[in-house]
Amino acid sequence: MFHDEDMTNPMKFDFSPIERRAGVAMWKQIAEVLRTELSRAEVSEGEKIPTEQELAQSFEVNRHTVRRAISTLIEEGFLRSDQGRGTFVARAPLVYPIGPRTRFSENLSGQAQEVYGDIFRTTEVVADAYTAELLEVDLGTALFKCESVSYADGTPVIAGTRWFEVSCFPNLPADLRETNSITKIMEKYDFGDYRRKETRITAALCSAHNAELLKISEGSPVLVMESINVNASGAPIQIGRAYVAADRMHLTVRND
Amino acid sequence: MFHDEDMTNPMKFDFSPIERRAGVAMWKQIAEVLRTELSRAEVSEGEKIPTEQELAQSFEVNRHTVRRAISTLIEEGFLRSDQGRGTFVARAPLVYPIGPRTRFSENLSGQAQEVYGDIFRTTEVVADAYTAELLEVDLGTALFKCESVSYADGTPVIAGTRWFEVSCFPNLPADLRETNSITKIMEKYDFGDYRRKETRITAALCSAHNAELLKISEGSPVLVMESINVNASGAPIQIGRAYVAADRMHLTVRND
DNA sequence: GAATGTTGTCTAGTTGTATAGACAAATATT
DNA sequence: AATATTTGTCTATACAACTAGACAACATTC
Repeated sequence: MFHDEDMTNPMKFDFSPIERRAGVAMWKQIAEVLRTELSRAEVSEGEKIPTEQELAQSFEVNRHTVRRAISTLIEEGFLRSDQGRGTFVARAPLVYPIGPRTRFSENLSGQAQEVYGDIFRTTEVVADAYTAELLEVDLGTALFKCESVSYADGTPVIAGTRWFEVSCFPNLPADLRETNSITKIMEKYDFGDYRRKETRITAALCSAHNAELLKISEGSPVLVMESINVNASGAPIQIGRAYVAADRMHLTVRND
Repeated sequence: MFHDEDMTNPMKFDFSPIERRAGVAMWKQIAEVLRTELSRAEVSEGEKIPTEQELAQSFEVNRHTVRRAISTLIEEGFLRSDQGRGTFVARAPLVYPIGPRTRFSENLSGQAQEVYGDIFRTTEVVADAYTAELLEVDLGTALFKCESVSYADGTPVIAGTRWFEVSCFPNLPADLRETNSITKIMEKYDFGDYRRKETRITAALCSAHNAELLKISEGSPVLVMESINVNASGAPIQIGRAYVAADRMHLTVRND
């Protein structure tokens, strides 16, 4: 079917150089450069990108290599191509504010029509060195580990894991089946005034496991957010680690 | 020479699976997994990691492939190996707080002995679509573009670019030669009360250019920080984009 | 309608990555 | 002192990535 595409003024890309024998396939580096360009604020949905032949010349590679790069961006929802017409931008990234507010849907208000999280697995584990330190509990303490994927308009953007002390939330699995809402559960256990104490951010290459959850290529860049939520008196009650598909969603820190 | 290393209790790694034909060389994926494990809070300098043969069995690859991975981590300063003895952790990552404070050295106080930035190039450019939008100036407005690398204890951690309006800082190049201090220059031009309005964060794979500046492998994950600094009345006076070597330095947002 | 531009698909050759084995050299353990 | 463990280096082979060319199919331009 037809799209309202800008056929007259294809965008110009500012290409970072790519490097052979760097341990990253040429097609993947090219995909990354294109992804970065596509994530810039002034790129609009529907815009036409340079042709496969033009990109091949720009990157000094074979057209087949460019096609391989483009096909991964199509799979990830960034691009759309039509035989005989060209290749077009399919989407722009979301912007997620980092701060004390903890609700995913609230933080993305105005940017996506439908936002929800799917807590697909809750298991009981014991605190290891990592979780014990952040929750300030003893090694071996019983914890609930909740794994989830968060979606914006049907597209996965965050693969996350949260840990809760069993003693603070004894009926968490049943509560989750009932409400699927962390906020409601916090209120039920009188933690309604909980808040985010700190978020630590780094970057990594996406693992195969998270790639499957986020529907992106393994090895794509992801943001890693580790967060600590505390009760009114400042004691940790829940920690989390989230992997963010970096091209679908950026983070922002506003200082007002 | 001899090191005070823990020979008795080599660490256990929690390996994420690696994937063949993912567009990322096996050795690079292994390097990434090791890098991630090495960045965890409870890993200490001097700790011994599993042997090459053990790692080869764990990752189900050839020992040569593991050696290739380890050699990149040695080049980057994360590991040290001694023939006949083993391979040891060389360093832990820094933690950089994101907030209104703008001084690099102040933000890392207590974590590194010597912290400094080297502004190695200042050029005059004109505002493009990107810089015009963030600085709220017209396209074509004259700007100074300053490129720098920031070091902690001699190791590069940030490759950055800042843009300033020429009309606000007419003698910036001479001022930088004199002081090499953004803070002093802000004070000279009566912007001493400037502050950070917003920082936007995403992740990307490191380009060849930044890899050279940061002394890391091209394709390694980097954090990308875009920041806007404003004057007392809220008008943008300087913007910046920084690439952070994600394994050498993490970001944190504290909400107190 | 013809010519040109662009994406999609097929087959095939060259180069780089991963594997494999062997053995030297240094250190740790017995 | 002998043995075991571990890193470091050499040569060689199989498989994956990149390149190359050709041509079909669809759309745009003239």
